[in-house]
Amino acid sequence: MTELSDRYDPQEVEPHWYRVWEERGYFHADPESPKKPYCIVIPPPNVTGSLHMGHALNNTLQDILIRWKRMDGANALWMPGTDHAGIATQNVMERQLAAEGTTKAALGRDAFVQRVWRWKEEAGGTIIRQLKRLGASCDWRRERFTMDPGLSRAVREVFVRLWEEGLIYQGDYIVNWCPRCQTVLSDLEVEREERDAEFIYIKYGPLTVGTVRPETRLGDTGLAVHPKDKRYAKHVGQTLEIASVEGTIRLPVVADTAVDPKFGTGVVKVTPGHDAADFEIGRRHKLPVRTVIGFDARMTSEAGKYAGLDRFECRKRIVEEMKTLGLIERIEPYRHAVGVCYRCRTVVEPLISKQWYLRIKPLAEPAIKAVRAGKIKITPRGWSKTYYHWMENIRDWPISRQLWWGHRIPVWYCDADKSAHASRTDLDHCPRCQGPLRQETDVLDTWFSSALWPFSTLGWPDETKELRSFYPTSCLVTGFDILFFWVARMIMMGLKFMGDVPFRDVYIHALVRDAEGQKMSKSKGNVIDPLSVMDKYGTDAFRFTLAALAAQGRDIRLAEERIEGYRNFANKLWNASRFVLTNFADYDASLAKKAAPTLPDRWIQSRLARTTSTVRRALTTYRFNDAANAVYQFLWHEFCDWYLECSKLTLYRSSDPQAKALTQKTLVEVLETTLRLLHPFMPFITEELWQRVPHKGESIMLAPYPRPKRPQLDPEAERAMDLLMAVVSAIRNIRAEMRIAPGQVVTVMIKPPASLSGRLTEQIGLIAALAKAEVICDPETQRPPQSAMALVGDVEVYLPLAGIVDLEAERQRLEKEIRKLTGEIQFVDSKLARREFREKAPSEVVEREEQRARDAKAGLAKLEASLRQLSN
RNA sequence: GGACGAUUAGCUCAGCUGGUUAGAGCGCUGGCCUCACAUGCCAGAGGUCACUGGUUCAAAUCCAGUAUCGUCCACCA
Repeated sequence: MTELSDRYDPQEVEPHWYRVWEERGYFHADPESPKKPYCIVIPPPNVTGSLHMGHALNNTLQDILIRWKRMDGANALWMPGTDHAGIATQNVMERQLAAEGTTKAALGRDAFVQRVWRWKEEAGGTIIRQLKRLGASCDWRRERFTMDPGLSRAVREVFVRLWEEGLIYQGDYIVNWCPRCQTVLSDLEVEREERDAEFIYIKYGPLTVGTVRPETRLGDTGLAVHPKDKRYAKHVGQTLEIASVEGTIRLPVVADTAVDPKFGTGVVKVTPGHDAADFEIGRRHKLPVRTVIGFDARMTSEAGKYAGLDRFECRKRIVEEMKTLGLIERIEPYRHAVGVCYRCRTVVEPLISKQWYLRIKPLAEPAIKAVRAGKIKITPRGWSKTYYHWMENIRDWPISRQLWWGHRIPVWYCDADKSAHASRTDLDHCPRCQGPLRQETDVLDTWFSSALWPFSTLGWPDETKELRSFYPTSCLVTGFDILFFWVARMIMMGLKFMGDVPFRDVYIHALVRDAEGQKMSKSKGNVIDPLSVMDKYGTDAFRFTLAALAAQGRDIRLAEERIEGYRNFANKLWNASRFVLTNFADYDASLAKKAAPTLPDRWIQSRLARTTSTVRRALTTYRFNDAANAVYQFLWHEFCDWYLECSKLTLYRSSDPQAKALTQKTLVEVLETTLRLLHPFMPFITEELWQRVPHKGESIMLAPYPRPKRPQLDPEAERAMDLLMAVVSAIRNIRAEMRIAPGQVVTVMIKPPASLSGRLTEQIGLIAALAKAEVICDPETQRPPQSAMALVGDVEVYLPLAGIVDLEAERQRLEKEIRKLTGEIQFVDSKLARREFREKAPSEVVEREEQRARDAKAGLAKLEASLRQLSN
């Protein structure tokens, strides 16, 4: 066996093991295995993306689950793949082209798409490599891509079936248009951003209307007021002659309940062509539509003399002209939310355009029922409410996008007989009149193919072994930001095409923020790169940090100190193993069998069993933080702090070879079990150490996940050990307080109540060793003169100080210290009392001073207690 | 405008179905290079559980209200 260094170096261990696991095929799941299936489908990252904190958290949690289930005997499949991410990818590609001084228009559609494919081949491996670096045990042999042939076939199949059922239709409606991306966006793809604007009150003949978009004045085809608004009742039904920038115009006044009489002047200008609400009002009152802003965000010919101007340029111009014409009553500053494109943050323009829609209500109803009936369990529960709310108010899904990168809509138009045909296979002539056809140029929304992911990746529409075995999948792990985009749509599509839910559980995790609670973003420059974290602290420490912070329902603030702490934990594990291994060389199993377990042996086995059941319970309920903390606490503060220290007594000082052998056996057993318990969280270090510890099997990945063994639960041993530890701590406390040198052996007298006497007397040797003391235990003992005392429950502990501590000198020292600290407190207090100090000093100085005062006060209390101890 | 969540130690947070003395990590103080680990060991200090009322034998925990912060949803021009 090669020597272990006294520090754990992740760089030496990690790359090696991942290769071994993958080469030996441990990640591969066989659909014909008799084991119980457990399946997770990965939320497919953008094929050209790279790993960020969100991915790291998401995939760490999935890997913990999948490794746990795999060890626990399940046929575990983690289905990986990537998403073509329509707009996102196309945008990046367009930027690349711009850098080369060309455009996608210059390239043409086919060349552009080919170019994206080429780039996908080059850049597509990055995120996969990074996931491997993270330790993700995906079944890479099954890796899929939303635009690969199989998945594209599934997309067509779904589209055509929906078409055949009449659920897909085409319509002219007002849509969210991104003038930068040149495509329609769904409501979900529009984000709100607070912007400062001007609220402009414009005179409309006898009326006044407030607006933030004066340029849409040109598209006005009416005015509206609330039907019950008495102020304007006389105008309803009239057509007003209004002087405006392009001369006199005529606008009818209608009454509509959508108008809020309390807002602004209570009069609304109706611009059906450029506002979703106005579009509805216009429909109700049969007002004509005037489109004055085009798809390029420039004013159209309908805008008269403003034609060709950018919409914001036009806004400025029109306000200027209105001012000179005296049409503006007043202008107020106004802060409001504008809709922006979620990809490029350009202000979205509501426009009328022809798009494809999916009738969603018939799909949504079963999806609501499935969650209500408990067929899908959403964790944390609070999210199901959000889910219901959205699903119950869902609107038809606009599924077409004016992009080139994506699944081209499988609809063909015949210009000869004006028919349209959806088809699973490409068509070249009209099935009705044999005339020539042209295919729809739009592609499908990216989320259309993602919605099929849980079954398309398993081979649908073919009836595959994979589908039979793994559908419905077990758990979906994702962030809440794509609950509507993705999760809800998978549920709808799964129920529709598989007749069953796509997954039994949905676990929704938090968002990773920076240490200040800010969302990480490139523009803020507060992004922590997961890869550099892994380089610096190791993958295991990083994964453990994420798990330990992943409390339900709360965002994660990732601070570097936290990762450092768990790096130390990995090091602790490494060194504990080093200790166990170096003391195991002369182990003799036959001797161990003859020995009776000591109190520490029984105690640590009992604690291990308890920890095991805590971890299992926590994992079952997706309480990753509880699971992580339980092992952390056990390994560091029970196994290392106490059992290892106890074991040294037997290992180094016992003359009983049987006792020594048993201790060796317990050390190895507990360590080996803990490694297995930890493996899903820290896969690399646990494999490395496990291989060096006596074990059964070829890899810890395939070893069984620990189960709590009932006979090992030993409440009696836990109680006895708790008492022992409390007594030892009490003695150490006195030693520290009385400044007794660490090496100095002292005498300690313990006076237990009769009921505990036997229990303590048995462990005198251990207490003595752990507290560096000679111990006398006697229920009849009396407190000696000049001794310090501590109370542990009913147990009294005395430590005679004569001959160990110079009482008089100590008393003087204490009194001097007390005087000094009192002065310090007064100094800080007076300083803080002065307001200018608080106001002028930097906050960290104030904090430090306050800390000093607190420390001084605490120190004072302690010293006074010590002084009292001396004067008994 | 709706809905949800948060408020616990100096900081970041656990605390599940109410039940001994409210926990952790970091930070802080004091002492230790004790033959696994100074990425460590031992000891210690530090909390009116946001506020107000209620339910209960018992409330950080349940209920109502208030305040502050945050998130999501929504066509207030």
